[in-house]
Amino acid sequence: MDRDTAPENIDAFYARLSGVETSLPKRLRQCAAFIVAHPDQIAVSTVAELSVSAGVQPSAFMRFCQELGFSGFSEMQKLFRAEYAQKWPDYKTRLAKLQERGGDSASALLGEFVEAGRTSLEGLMHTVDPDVLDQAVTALSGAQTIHLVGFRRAFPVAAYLAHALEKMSIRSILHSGVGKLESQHILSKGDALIAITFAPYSSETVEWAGAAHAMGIEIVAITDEKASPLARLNAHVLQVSEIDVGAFRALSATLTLAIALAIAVGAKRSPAKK
Amino acid sequence: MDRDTAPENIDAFYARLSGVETSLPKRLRQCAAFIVAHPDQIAVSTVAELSVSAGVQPSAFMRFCQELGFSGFSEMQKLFRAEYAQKWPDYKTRLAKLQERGGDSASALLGEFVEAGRTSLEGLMHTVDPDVLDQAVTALSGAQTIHLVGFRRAFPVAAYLAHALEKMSIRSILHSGVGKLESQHILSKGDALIAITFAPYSSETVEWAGAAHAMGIEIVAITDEKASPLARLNAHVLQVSEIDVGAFRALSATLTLAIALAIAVGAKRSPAKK
DNA sequence: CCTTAAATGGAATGTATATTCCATATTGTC
DNA sequence: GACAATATGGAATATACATTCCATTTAAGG
Repeated sequence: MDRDTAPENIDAFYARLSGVETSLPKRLRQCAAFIVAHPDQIAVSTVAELSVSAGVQPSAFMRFCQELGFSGFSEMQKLFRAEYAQKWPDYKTRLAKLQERGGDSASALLGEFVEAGRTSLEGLMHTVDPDVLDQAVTALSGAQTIHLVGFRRAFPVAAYLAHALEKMSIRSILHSGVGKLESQHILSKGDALIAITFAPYSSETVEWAGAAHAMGIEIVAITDEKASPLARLNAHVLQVSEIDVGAFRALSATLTLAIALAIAVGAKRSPAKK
Repeated sequence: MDRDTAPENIDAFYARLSGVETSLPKRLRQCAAFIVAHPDQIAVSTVAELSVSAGVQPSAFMRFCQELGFSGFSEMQKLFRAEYAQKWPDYKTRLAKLQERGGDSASALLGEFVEAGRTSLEGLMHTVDPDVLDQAVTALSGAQTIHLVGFRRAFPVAAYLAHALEKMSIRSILHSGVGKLESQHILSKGDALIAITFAPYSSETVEWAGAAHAMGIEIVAITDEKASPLARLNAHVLQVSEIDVGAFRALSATLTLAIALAIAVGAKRSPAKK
């Protein structure tokens, strides 16, 4: 279309990009993909750097820029540099402004949750005992099958663990409670259980843990208090405390703990890979 | 002091700066003042540009850089570029190092994820457009029923939204894909759809969005790229970029956005409560 | 007020980086 | 399978930029 007039701002750029993307040759599409995936790099990198990262030749990158209507890379970079300078009056000041403006604007709320999340994450390093974490990883990496149990607010965490473990080809079962079809009889010796639960503790989760304990199955608990009912079952207790915003709690810290746990297990199982 | 060894990171830079600032001649102090006031400009500007803005000659700026221990401006700029780029480029290499070092890798890994999460959260304030967020909240709070669609890695987010909305008695349906029993016929006019999807985009999610768009249903997209396929469907696009650690990405930022969105909708529906 | 040292501005130089060019490879078409 | 058109890689060139140099000005000390 208008291959001779350059986009004037980032949005126009993306608009044009998605317009031509399909009709682009292989290498140029690689460039497009790279930019979409790493838009932050453009402002602070050279053509040479970007082209290695994207796996193409510098000249290909140049052709890409020109295909999009720019005179060359430099002109395109200008766009990203402007964008960059704009968004940097950094988030601290933005947060401050938001909170002044107070109000229940959605982004003020978002700001609060961001702050809460950041603080919770920091706290994670304190509440999780490194030794217990190591033990948990060891216990899990020796397991035949890892059972995942978590309901209500804890369910997303269990679901995420299921996804992560599956990606690493680690045998795991997400007990979703759908149709009440599954039961604790599925547990067998040599398995392990990850139970995620927060106060007030759902009875189902506690039951699962009880059943597992009875069979001598290793239990890893992700929970919000040291004194959770799972502590009595010789579980490896990983404690997370999320800061709440109003009546609600986010899950950032819990999910972060979960992914770290999953990957540590994956790494331990196949140190060679990855 | 050590005028011949360059600061290795931004913090060291500022430390040295405040150390020598008072003993600096007039022009060089101007440079210092400018940098403190506009740190965001350094990464994306040339010496010439900066020196005009600071009201000094390029050569003065050079002397300033050297006074601080750098070989020149370029070396100093590297620091500022790294500061920005550092966050997003590869955690892969850092992870690799961690695995070599072995040791207490589980908690070191956790540390990595905590850092990645905190940075991603900070990024959230940049990538989410406040106006779009407001529009999204408005669109959702007017809806009869909110449909939640997200698969694979996005599923936990959808599940979490379902939980949060349910808690606030907002009618919503989590389309889990269980048994392939649900279909897009359940959509009806006046509903809204929250679609969560990350590259590579699952075709199912895109189908749902397509169906919704065809019916004139409002779509809110939580996604990781501006140029996602949902952008073409008039969706309110909320962009999140999570930093990846190895082959995996955490979900801290995405979940934080989700909860903020949910609660903002809840607040808008019943301003009294909250 | 003179002398000396430090600081400054602006032009000259060198270098990193963008950009172009062309030979070669790849793809599509008859 | 041969031909044309398009795409690609890599080296050659141009340009923008950082850096240095030096003559001139300003400040400091006696």
